[in-house]
Amino acid sequence: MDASARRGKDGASSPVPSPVTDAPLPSPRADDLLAWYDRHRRVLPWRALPGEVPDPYRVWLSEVMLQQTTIAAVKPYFHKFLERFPSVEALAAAPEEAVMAAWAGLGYYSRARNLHACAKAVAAMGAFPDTLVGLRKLPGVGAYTAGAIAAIAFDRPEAAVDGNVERVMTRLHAIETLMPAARAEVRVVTQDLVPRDRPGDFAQAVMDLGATICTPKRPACALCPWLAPCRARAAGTQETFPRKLKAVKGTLRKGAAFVAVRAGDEAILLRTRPPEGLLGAMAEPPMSPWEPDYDPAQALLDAPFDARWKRLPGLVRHGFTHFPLELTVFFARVALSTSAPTGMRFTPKRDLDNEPLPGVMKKVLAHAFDPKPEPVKRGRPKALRAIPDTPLFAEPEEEAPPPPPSFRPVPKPAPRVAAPPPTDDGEGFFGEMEETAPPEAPRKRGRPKTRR
DNA sequence: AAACCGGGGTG
DNA sequence: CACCCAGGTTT
Repeated sequence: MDASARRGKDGASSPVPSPVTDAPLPSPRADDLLAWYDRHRRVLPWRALPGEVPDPYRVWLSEVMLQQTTIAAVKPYFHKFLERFPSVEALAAAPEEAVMAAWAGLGYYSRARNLHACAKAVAAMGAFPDTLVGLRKLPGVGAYTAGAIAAIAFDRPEAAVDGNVERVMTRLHAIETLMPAARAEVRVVTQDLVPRDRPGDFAQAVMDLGATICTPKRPACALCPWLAPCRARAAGTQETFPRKLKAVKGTLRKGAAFVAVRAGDEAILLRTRPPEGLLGAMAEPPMSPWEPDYDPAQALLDAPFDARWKRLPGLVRHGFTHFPLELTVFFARVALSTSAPTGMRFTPKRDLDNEPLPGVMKKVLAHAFDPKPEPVKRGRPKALRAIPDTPLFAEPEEEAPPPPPSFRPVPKPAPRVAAPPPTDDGEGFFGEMEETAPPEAPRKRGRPKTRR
């Protein structure tokens, strides 16, 4: 539909314009990608060589298999299928057991049944449908696969948007919209780039780019044919796209933490966690147990001793791999003569960096000295179950924005603050960590992973 | 809208 | 070894 020469738009997607991303960039051109593809295309068993006519059966078969795994895993199965079922008619005529047997080991066995059903439908029709709409009706063929077959096998100017394409396009246009909501936007920008003359090559080129250059981690931007027009790259944020809510799973647990500071030497009351289990043997301020229905109003029952505990505004949130946590922080200044309860100790502030404090506990201490009230929730309440207002973004890994000018309990060099980009709701980001000085991000020499 | 499927890759 | 990945179907 649309010509390939169009303004790369990023319109309403960046709520906070950055001076960096606003720099004028050239528009991406399909031709640049295609020229790269002509030189660097991967040779794949189901891919037609230049000049060859693509075989819809092979295209469909490979796309269905690739829905679930990597090229390396698919190759032997693809060959096995071609050998046993050389055509869609042969596949349709085969007994179900034979199809399942050939598929065994690939996983997602309902797909094998859909595959077989699809083959029967196609055989009954006499041929594969050659339009997006026709293809979409086949069992096991969703929006992506229909677009891929239409473009690759039938030269229709359709966009095939899979995970690779989403990554490439959200980076290219610096699309801030969170996945999966950004899909519609990605479809539009992709469709706008599809060239009339080589839609199939374009679809495969974007996939190759996503698999070999524009990889999830450490993309090889220097080698990218779309380096110049890439808005994310221009801002140095390429690894943070596509933006997505990190699904926090598990049931929300709550608790209360007690930060006692001794007047005079400013020492903080700490204890050591049990040697086994979560955060085993790590240090923490005394706190309540963490429970789904913990009531902060009753928290003082869990305090280490009587004091003038003050409940601080806001919460400290932390996401463990298996559950999210919300801690209410209580703060008290106590007399210098106060002695630590059994099993606990007062650690002077300057010695805090000798304490094995996990990230979540550092958040608690930071919060105690610099409480941040809960941000008022507004905008679209994108409610996720347990911890609805905790949008965590995939770790940006680049330059650290200036740390908040707050008092830091544990001074240590070079605080790395991973600041998520602003969302449309003014959702905050709490837990300014600080002194996380653990091993710097592992700089592994990585070769791009070859997925799809 | 979200759970599910199930093997592979990653840290 | 726990976690994430990614399409399509199902609930």
